[in-house]
Formats: sequence, structure tokens, C-alpha cells
Amino acid sequence: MQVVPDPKIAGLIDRLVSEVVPGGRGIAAWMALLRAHATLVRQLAVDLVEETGLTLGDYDVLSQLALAGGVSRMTDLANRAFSSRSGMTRRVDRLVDEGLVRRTGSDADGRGVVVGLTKAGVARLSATAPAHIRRVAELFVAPLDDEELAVMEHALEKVTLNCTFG
Amino acid sequence: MQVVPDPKIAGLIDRLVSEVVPGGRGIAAWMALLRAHATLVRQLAVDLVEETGLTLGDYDVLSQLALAGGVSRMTDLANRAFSSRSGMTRRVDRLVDEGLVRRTGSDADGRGVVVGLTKAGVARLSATAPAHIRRVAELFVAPLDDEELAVMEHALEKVTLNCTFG
DNA sequence: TCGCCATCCTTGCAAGTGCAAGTACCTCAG
DNA sequence: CTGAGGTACTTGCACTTGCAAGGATGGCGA
Repeated sequence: MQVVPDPKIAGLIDRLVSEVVPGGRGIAAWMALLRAHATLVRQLAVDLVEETGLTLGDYDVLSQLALAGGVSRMTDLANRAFSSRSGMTRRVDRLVDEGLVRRTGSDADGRGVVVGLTKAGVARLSATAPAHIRRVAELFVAPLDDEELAVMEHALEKVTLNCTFG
Repeated sequence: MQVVPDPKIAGLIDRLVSEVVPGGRGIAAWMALLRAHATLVRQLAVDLVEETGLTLGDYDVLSQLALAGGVSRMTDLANRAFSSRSGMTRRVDRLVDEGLVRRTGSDADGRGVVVGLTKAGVARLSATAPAHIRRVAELFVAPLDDEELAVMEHALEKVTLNCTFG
């Protein structure tokens, strides 16, 4: 229960890391990834709301829906947007209220629900995407050269996992 | 309000991207980053809870506290852990209840609160960190070679922003 | 010294989230 | 045809989060 201001604590993590990963290989890159992701996403979310009034989560759903051809099942949409199905249910509820999206029963499967972009949804996405994409280009793409981007894309795809959310 | 199953929607995002970023340069890398981060963090969080009972958020706070030498101000800790100050207040509340952390008034600044690892906190961190670090090594480090890790670390540091959370 | 503003942390409140349970539906073996 | 088991989505619930407001203290110019 006592606070431990032992100066050796400063090296505790380093020691634990070295015991598992010789030389701490790659851990700095991992921490850089966490840091870059957190700060970039934070800034992009704030900018998007300020400039367009759209939440980053809502934008993700609309853009994933567009990438899927304008129509998608709930489960697919949840996986594409890295969200749980229940979270997607409620997000779609909100988007339906705003008229950006519409729910339809699936023809082939009575259990299924198909979510589709409405005209208003397409319009909203068309109006907001350029601002967001421009911001991504400024903050993430611009500082990097082609080789860095290519290496990162390839490396990140290698470490991407297949997993569901919720 | 009408659903738009227009096949042209499939290319909508691509067109919007191309209008802002010639050739869509770098956007694929950005999407790969989002995808890799989401799936890796999800898996690491699940594994950590299963193997050690510790939440990823709690682990982050304990490890950041260790990296800071065992002692830190609330605001510093919040920024290190990419959390808002109010979120950190409540997380520290919980960690204090568990006896892993202790609050002390700052000597120099009457407004400040200093959070310190307790012996139990150091022990808990020492017991859980190896499992987590090993998992990071397996999922993120192992698939990549030294050059990829070096390029990524350097590139990610270039795009990291200075921003506060909350 | 006084007064004003900035900083540090905490708390009220309104969302948002995921898990687990519930409902509806499909599939398939018997 | 029937019943067991799986899948798709939604809802109840408990929890976490962040913003905004509040209380306390520090710093600094007049």
C-alpha cells in the first residue's frame, strides 16, 4: 500500500521488455503506432465535427456503406466499421432518424436487415468526405514519402488480424 | 429518403478521394493503419483480460506510471495514456480502490495531485507486463523485419501530433 | 495587498459502448 | 413434419467516457 518512489522503477518496463523481446526490438515502433493513431484520430474527429457537424463514427458508417456499394447487412457493416453489432444497431437508429440511411428487410433471409444509403445520405457523404480526406492528406500523407507509405501499407496489412468486434 | 442502390455508389468514395488526393496516394496506407490498429488493440485487450484480469486501460496507466519513474501528475498521466483528465480521475479512483496506486498532494503545487505506484502496483505490473509484451511481440513485431519496423517507427513519429485529450 | 485570470483536479450529466439475454428466423437431421 | 441448433439483429443493463461546470489554488500586475 506504500508508494514506491524507487528510482529503479524508471527502468522496470525496459527490463521487463528486454526479458521478453531481446533488445526491445519493435516495441518502440508499436508505441509509435499507438501514439500516432491516438493523436491523429483525435484531431480528425474534432476537425470533422467542427467542419461538417458529422461524427467520425457516423462518417465511417456512411463511407463504409458507400464502399460496399451503398447497401450492406448489419453484421458486415459492424465489422467494416470495427464496431459491435449492438453498437451498430444504435448508430443506424440515429442515422435513420436523420434520414441518411434506411433499413430494409432482406429478401433472401428473413432474419437479415439491409441498410442502405438514402439520397440524403449520399449527399451528406459527398459534402463531408472531401474535407475529411483533405485533412487525412495533410496530417498523415503529406509528411511521408512514397516509399514510407508503401512500406507501411504492406507491413500493416501483414499484422492485421481477422477478428470480430462484440 | 429513398434507398439508392445505384451501382455508381461503389466508386463514389474513390472519386471523392481522387479529387482531393491525386491517385489516392497514401489513403490505402491510412486505411491499413486504422484496420491494423483496431484489430490488434481489440485482440490485445481481450488477451490481457483473459490472461491477467487487468484491463488494457488499467495496464496502460500502470505502465505509463512506471515509465515516468513511478510517480506522475494527473494531467501528465492523462496525456501519456491518451485519456481525458476526468477519465483519468475515475480510472485512478478504481486503481486506488484496488491498492495499485496512491494519491498524494503535491508539495510544490497545492492544486496538484501526484499519483504513485504502490508496491502492490509494481508487483501487479511486473506480473502482467510480460504476457502483454509477449503478445505484442507475437502479433506485431514477429511478422515484420527490422527495416519495416524502423521505417514505420520513423514515419509514425513524423505524423504524430501534439494534442491534449479532453 | 488586492483582484483577476490561469491551472489542476473533481463531479454532474448526457451520451455511447459492449456483453449477455431475448426474439425471430433459417437449416437440417431424423 | 418436427425439433434442435445456429445465425441475425435488437434490447436491458452496467459501465465508461468526455464535456462543461465547479471548487480550490497559484501567479502576477496594479
